[in-house]
Amino acid sequence: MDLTILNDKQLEAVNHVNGPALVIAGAGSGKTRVLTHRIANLIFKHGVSPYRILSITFTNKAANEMRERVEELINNDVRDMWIGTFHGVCVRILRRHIEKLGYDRSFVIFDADDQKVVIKESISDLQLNTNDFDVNSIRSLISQQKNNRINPDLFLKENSGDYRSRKIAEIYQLYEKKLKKSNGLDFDDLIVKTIDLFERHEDVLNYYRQQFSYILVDEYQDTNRVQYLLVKMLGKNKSENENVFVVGDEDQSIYGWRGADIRNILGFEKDFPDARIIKMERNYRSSQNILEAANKVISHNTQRMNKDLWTEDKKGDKIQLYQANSEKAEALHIAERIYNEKNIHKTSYEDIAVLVRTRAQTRSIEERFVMEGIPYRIVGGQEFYGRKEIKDLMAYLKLVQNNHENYSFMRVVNVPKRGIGKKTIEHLQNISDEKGLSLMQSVEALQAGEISKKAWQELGAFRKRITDFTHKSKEATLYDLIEEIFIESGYRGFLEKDKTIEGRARLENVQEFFSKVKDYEEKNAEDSLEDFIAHISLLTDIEKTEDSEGERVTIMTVHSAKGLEFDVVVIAGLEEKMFPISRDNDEDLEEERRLFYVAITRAKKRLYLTYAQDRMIYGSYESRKKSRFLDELPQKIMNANTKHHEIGITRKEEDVFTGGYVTKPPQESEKSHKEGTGPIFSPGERIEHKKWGLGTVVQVKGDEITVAFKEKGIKVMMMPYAPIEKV
DNA sequence: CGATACGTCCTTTTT
DNA sequence: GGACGTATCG
Repeated sequence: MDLTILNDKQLEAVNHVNGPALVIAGAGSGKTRVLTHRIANLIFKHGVSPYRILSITFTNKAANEMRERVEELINNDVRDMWIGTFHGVCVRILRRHIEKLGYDRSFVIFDADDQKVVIKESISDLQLNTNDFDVNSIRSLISQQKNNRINPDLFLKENSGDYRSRKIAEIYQLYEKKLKKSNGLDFDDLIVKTIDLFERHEDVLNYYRQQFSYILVDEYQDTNRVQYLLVKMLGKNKSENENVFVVGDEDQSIYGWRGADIRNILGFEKDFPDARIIKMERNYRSSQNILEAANKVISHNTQRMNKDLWTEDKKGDKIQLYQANSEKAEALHIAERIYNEKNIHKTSYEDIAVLVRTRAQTRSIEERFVMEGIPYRIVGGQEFYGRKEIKDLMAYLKLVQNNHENYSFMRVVNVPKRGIGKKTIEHLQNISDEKGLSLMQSVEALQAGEISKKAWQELGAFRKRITDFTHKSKEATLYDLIEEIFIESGYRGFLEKDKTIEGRARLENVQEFFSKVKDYEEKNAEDSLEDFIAHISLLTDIEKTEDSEGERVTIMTVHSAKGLEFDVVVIAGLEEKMFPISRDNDEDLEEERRLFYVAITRAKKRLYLTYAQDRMIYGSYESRKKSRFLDELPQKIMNANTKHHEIGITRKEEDVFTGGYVTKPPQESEKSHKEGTGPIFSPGERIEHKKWGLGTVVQVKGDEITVAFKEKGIKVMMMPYAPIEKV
């Protein structure tokens, strides 16, 4: 292990062994390196067994990378090390002990969509109206309560004053009951139940307290109250050392709305008075100009420790600011920038990111990229696992794993259509309510004649199939099981029948899913069906986005970009009410500013900022003001312009087809080629013009060829006469 | 029972 | 502008 590559601060952190420590790791200061080296150091130099190390990361991906890097450093496997997200680690603990809390160890995880279904059902069970009780806000309210360890009873006690709160308490109560009945835990429960477990069963707590001699927590600024409690339970007041080593950056705390409490990091010294504090301020990522911008912006915040990033890197390019007329013009400008990056700076697409504040902004950018043929990927969004066909298959899996899981039952009992309709389901639910049975058990209890003959037959067959799958799941491999479900459930036939483009895409998605399953199986041979399901549930957006092969520009929210870095970053939509999105109070504004800070510090070499004067909001145009954050940037390192087309494309309207290059070949161009005598050109091809230099074919129509030249803009020529050649 | 036709509401950010 | 849910018909 080579420690000479570390700077003084990093070395101090790596060599820290016993006692609590807080590492303030500024953006790009080599935090991951410190974490991996410290773990390697503990194992290698201090003989700590990997099994005694608990390392908590923000994503599973980060966990995997960390494990791999440690293994490289010490040239040994660290399979026994506990490493994962808070949620992942808690699942692992709960799988072992949750029976002590009256759950079955095969519990299922309810994601946000699942939660909504349950909440909706609860609202209607209570004869309430979803107009008065918004599902989304109730979901986040429940989440908030859980993160503060407020159960329904306590919530009621604290809010019994008004009618509305009492009703919400009832919904919360019913929601909990339903979850428990389905043997389900939501995301927050994973942490909360682990704490409950530790509280009620001291022996279990002591077991883990003893096991985890060394605890590391990454992204500590984004821990919420219960996560904080968990860390304290495991790491505080130990007979041996309180070896809690947390790494974070208060300036990058961006999850306050999710319950993350910046005070956890700001107050670490209070919790651990003899903690060692190490500040890492040297940045290895960005140019001086970018850092200066970041420092200046964040200095407007009050909720922070004093910290200034510095670098030995060169000044670098100025920051480019662009004011567009509309979100469409903004998107066009971004496309042009990317065109330039690609062609002038030779930047690879994968080194470019477009960051936005809200998901809705991705649409116009995506549209323009499609038009210009710029390859991209959107993180999150309608991601892979959110697609209907994948969710359906997952629901089948969940139902196979646990036949009594009612929500999965409801989801797939009539998918593909089997003539089991609303009436039948209602009837089943009545039986279920009366006799306290699961829906699957209610099918068994059903008497012939109670429902239509067809539904009766189909339900019987459905039940048999699911139980057969369950038997099969005990011996077959995951892949074989899922394949059998796909075929035998009739889902494959159903998809194959659909000859539309969407139908085909669905089938392809399922194929993709199968290859992911295979992949998972190879990597996690010992894992069970429930491990697989939990694994999928706990993936983050970044992880869920297909790592599509090939070079692509990444479009994503700033939140998703946390922890990543790119040569070139575009931040779009820098307008009031967008970024910052709200300014209800100073605290919110500071979090918005931190978010902007995170966005800026993703960039290594070049940073482009854009905003629009008018933006389409809910279908009509609204006039916008530029973001106050722009005024907080040091003007001397900025390069602002409003009308600017470096690649020399001339055009009047922003919506006119322009600019980029690789476009989809129009059908008719094929024909014209055959008739021509000269060389055949097709859109996307690079050509050279005798006089105008390099360009890219945009469109071919009859004898007319449209070419975008680097210097001269768009030109239309007659193919047989133009002095052009393929490059 | 399922397919189509309109009205509603929406946008923070996600483990 | 469009996703999603309810109303209405075949």
